[in-house]
Amino acid sequence: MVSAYVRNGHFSEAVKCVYEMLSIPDVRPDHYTFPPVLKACNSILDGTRLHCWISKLGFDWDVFVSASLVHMYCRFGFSCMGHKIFKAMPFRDMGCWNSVISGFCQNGNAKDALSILDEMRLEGVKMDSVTVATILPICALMNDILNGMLIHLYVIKHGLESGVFVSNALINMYAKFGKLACAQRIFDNMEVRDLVSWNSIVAAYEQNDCPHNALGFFHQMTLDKFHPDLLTLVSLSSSIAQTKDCLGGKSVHGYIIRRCWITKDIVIGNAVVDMYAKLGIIEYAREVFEELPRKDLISWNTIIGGYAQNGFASEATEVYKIMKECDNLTPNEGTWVCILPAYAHLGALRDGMRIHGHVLKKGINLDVFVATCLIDLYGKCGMLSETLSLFHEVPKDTSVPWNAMISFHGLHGHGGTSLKLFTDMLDEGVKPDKVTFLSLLSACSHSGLVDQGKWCFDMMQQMYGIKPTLQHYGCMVDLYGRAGLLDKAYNIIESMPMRPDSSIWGALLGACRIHGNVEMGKMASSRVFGLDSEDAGYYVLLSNIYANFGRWEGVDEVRSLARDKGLRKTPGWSSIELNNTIEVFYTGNQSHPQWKQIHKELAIVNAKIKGIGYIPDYSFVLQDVEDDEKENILNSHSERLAIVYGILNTHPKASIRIYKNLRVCGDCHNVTKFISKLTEREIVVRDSNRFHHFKDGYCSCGDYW
DNA sequence: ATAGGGTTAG
Repeated sequence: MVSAYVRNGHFSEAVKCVYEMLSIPDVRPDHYTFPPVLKACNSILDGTRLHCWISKLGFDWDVFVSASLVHMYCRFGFSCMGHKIFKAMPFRDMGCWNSVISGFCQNGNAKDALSILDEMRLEGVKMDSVTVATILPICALMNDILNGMLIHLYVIKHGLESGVFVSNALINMYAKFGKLACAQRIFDNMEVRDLVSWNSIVAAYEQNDCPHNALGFFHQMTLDKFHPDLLTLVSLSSSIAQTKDCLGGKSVHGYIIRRCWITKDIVIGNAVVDMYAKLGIIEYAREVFEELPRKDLISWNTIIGGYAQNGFASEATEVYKIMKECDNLTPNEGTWVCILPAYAHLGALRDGMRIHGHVLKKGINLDVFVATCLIDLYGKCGMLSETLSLFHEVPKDTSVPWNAMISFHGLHGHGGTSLKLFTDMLDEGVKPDKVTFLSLLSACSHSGLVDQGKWCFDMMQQMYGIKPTLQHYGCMVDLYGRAGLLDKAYNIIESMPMRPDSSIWGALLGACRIHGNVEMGKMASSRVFGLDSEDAGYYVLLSNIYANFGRWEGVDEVRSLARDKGLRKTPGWSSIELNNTIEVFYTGNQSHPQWKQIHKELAIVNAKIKGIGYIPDYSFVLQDVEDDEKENILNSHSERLAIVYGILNTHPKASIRIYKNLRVCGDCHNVTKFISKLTEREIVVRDSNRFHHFKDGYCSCGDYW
C-alpha cells in the first residue's frame, strides 16, 4: 500500500499510511517500508522527520534503510550529513556505494560523487553496472569526454555491456557529448531494449538538432510495440518544435491532454509551452502556461524567453514583473538569460543594469551565459567600455562570449574588428560554432567585406563541418547583394538545399533597392509576396525601387497591391531614455503629453532641413493619398517623434540615442542626417539590423540603411 | 520493495 502511494507520487498519503501502520499493535514496519518513502519525499523537512522516526524505531542500523537515508541527504544537498551516516555504516554492500554516488549525482554534486568513486577504488571495491550507470551522467554533465570513454572501456573489459541500464547511460552520455555515431552504435548493439533505450535514442537526436531522425526513431519505437511515456513526449515536443510543424505540435499537445499528463508532471507542461513558443504560436504558449496546475521556475523562464525570442520584448518584461510578485520564486541564471535579451531589444539599459546588480549581489562565479547576455545588452545600448570590461572578466574558453563580441562589432559596422576577434579566438584554441559564423557573416555583410565573408562561409563548412542554416544563407545573400553582386546573391539562393523563406528573398529585394535593379527586384518581390504577403516592409522596398527610377505607375501598382492584401503592419516603435525613464513612441501616436510641442518643433525642424536640401521621399508611404498627407505620414514615423522629443528635452549639443524595433525608414534615415548637420548633434539610432551613427550630415552606414 | 532516462537559456 505504501509503495503504491509512492509509485503514484502521493507522498503525504504514503506517510499517513506508515503512521496508520504504526498505530496497529501487531503490525511492525520492516526494512522494506522506509526506502520507497525516503525516495519519494520531496523536501529535506520531510526527510529529516522520517529520519527521526527511523531512529526511534531502531532502523538506522539497517544497511538497507541507512543507504536510503544517505541517498536522501545527498539528494537534497546535505552531503555532510549523508557522508556522516555513510561513514558510520558497519558494513557496506554495493547498494550503499551506489546509493551515495547516486545521491550526489541527483544533486549535481559531481565533485563529491567522484571522490566516493576514488574511495571505492582505494578500498578495492569494483564498480558494478549500477555504479557505471550512475556515474556516466556525471561525466556527461561535466563534459568529461576522457573519463566517459575510460568508463566505456571499463564496461567492455568487465563485460557489463549487456546491461540495459549501462547501455542506456552510454547512449545518453554520448548524446550529450554530441557523438551521435557512438550513441547509435551502442543502441544498435543492444540485444534487449527497454522504453528508456528508445527514449534515449530519440532524445539523442532531438538534442543534437536532428529532429527528423528523432521522429523516425519515435515511429520505429511504436512499430516495435513500445508505448510512449511522458518522457517520450517531452522529446517529441521538442523535436516537433525544431521542425516548425505547427500541425504536428497541436496533435502532440492533443495526445498529452488526452492522457492527462499535463497534471501529472510539470516537465511536460513546460515542454509544451516551449514547443508552442518555438513554433511561434505564442498565444497558445501563454494559454498552456496559464493553465499549468503548478508553475516552477522553468515554466516562468520558458514563457519569458518565448516572448523575448518572438520579438515580444515588452510582454516578456510584463511577465517578468508578475513573476517577481510570486514569493516562492527566486529568479536564477536562466531567468536573467531570458529577460536580458528583451531589455537589450528595448534598449532598457536601466532595467538591464538592475539585473546586473542582482547578478553581482549573488556573488557566485560569473555565469558565461549571463555575462554574455550582459555583454550583448551593453553592446546593444552602445556602452562600449562596459562591454569591453565584461568581456575581459568572463571565462573565454567557449565560443559563447566571443560570439557576442563579434556580433557587437558587426552591429557597429566594424567588420575588421570582428574578424580580428575571430582569429584571436582561434589562436586561443576556442572552437567556433554556427553562431560564431552567423555573427561573422553578418559583420562582414554590414562592412562590405565580401571576400572575407566568403572565406568564413567556406571555412565553416570545410574545416568545421557546420552545415549552413537558413540564416547563414540569408547573410550570404545580403553580403553579395549589398556589394552589388546580385547574380552571385541569386546563385546562393539557387544553391540552397532547403526552401528559401521570405527573409532570403527579402534580402535580395533589399539589395535590388540599393543597386536599383528593377527587373530582379520585381522577381524577388513576387517570390516574397508568394511566401509572406503580410509584411509591409517588403512592399515599401519595391515601391522605393520603382520610385528611384521615376516609375510612378509601379509605385501606384504596389500601393494598390498592398491595399488589396490588407497588410498587417508590425507596429513600429522607437524609444529614448531620458532621466532614467524610457519614453516609447509609436507611429502616429498623438497621446503623448508633449505631443503639441513635439509637433510644433517637428514643423520647425522640417522647414529648416528643407532649407539645406532635404526632399521628402514619398515612395516610403504605402497609402494612396495626396502629397501633403504623405508628408504627414512620414512625419508621424516614430523615430522622428523620438528624435524631436530628444531635441526638446536635452542640452543643445547633447547626443541623442534612439532604439527601434524595425528597420529605420529610408526617408527618416535621410532626415536624421540633415538633423545631425542642423543641430550639430551626434545621433545614434539602433534599429533591428545595426547601429547608425549620424554626425555632420553623414551616417556611418552610408546610404545603405 | 536501496542504486539508471526528461523541460528553459547566447
